[in-house]
Amino acid sequence: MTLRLYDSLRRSTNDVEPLTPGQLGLYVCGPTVYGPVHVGNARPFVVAMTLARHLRRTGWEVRVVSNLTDINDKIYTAAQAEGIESRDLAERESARYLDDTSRLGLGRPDVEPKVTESLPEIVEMIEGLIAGGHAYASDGDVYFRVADFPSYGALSGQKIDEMQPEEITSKKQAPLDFALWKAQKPGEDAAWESPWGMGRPGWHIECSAMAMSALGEEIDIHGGGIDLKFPHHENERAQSEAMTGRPFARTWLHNGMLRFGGDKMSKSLGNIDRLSDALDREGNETLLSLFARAQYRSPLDYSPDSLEDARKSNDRLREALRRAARIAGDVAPAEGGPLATAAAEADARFRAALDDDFGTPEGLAALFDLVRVVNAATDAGDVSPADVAQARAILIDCLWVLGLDGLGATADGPPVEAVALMQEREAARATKDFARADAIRDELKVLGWVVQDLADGPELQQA
RNA sequence: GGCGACGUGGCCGAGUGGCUAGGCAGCGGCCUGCAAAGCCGUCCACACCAGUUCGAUUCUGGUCGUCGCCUCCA
Repeated sequence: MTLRLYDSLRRSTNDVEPLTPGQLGLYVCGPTVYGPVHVGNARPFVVAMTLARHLRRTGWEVRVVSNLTDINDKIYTAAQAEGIESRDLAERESARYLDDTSRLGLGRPDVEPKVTESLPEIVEMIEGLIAGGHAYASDGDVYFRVADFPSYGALSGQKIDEMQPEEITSKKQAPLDFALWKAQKPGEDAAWESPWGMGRPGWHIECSAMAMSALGEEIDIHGGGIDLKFPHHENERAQSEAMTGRPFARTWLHNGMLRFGGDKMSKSLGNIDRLSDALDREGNETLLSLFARAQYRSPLDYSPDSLEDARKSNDRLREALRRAARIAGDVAPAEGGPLATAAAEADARFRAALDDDFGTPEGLAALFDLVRVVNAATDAGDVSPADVAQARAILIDCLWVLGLDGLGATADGPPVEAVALMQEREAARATKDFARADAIRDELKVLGWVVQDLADGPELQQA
């Protein structure tokens, strides 16, 4: 099966043709670490990490690179507001970002460069652009000459003559030229040496330099939020391709925005839910389920209702896996049975869906269809444990791609006192002492357990 | 104003020129001392108006509306 992805530059879905057969490099723009990230900031991270899981599972060798922008105007501002060094604030927020995203349970990108650790590459690239005549130094700043890059605007669809300048400054030769290097300003407590004096890199050059440093001059896939398409990715593309004379990214991958209360979740609007708060409150599996339920390019409604839907649909998966585990017991999985066959077909549908522009909703639909088949078979009773075990194993394997394999985790067994109460309840039910049986249900609830009367006897579940 | 995306059933959210998305919620049934879980059945769709077509929710044009970008932004 061929991997197909929508490319924002070509505005169409295309077969992905890797630079090196069997290998894919994926660069995704990370956050500016000036404060806690919100749930919307997590979407590109989740898309990149789950896409990488799918690709690895289907035989690709993948290298994921995601940067941390730890030099930025906002960091100076935030640090001043707190009365601390900007470097300290950036380090603190970088650590917090790593902690928050790690809690999603998807692992880490292979490389996570920081701007503060990438100054040599950045300066080198700026020097190269100046040497090639694509950029010019001006009173401590360095600017990229936009007029020098004819296809500027192709990615974002902007027309040069209708665009407003990014920043008005007399140091520029043309209004649209953007900064590659900015001279240190009064009050900025962090600056680096350069051929143009003390200063810091501009916002866009850092990503080009770090991406090229980690993945080479041409990269397979460049991802990020669609709000970065202009000017950030437009400028990245311009400076990178001006530098190398080659295409920068073979596929530009843009994820849609999270909507919260009808608008894009953003710090400036104030309609945010911090990722750490959401993880505390909802748990990682609910958030990952919510992300997987929508196609990555679509805007995604983030609301109490959609979170509840995500949580309850996870409950359905968890319950099915629990029922399957109960029947499978310790029996080793075996192929060839009817459920194993159905699971293999669901897996094929799952892989095909994800190969087609990472269609996680269709992939999930395949898994839910499998759940219904497995539930129906176990209800009917004529299933072999090995067959159920195989279907369960495949289901968990697919869920792993989305970070939802934890739904199949077998919880610790109930404590002896709960088991004793359950047995006492069985005795009471046998003598039709239902008042006592119901009372025991309440006692179990206090202990944190719920009893379910299944066809082959009662079972305790954590409440 | 310019550029782009989108308007799907109670809600979320896929997809397709004619063939079941899926989840959540609702209703009926089975099972059940109760409850839970599960299974079966079922109701509710493709913003509006034209056009192309044997046939459009799916293509084209228009209208209305929503969102994103054009400024820091995942």
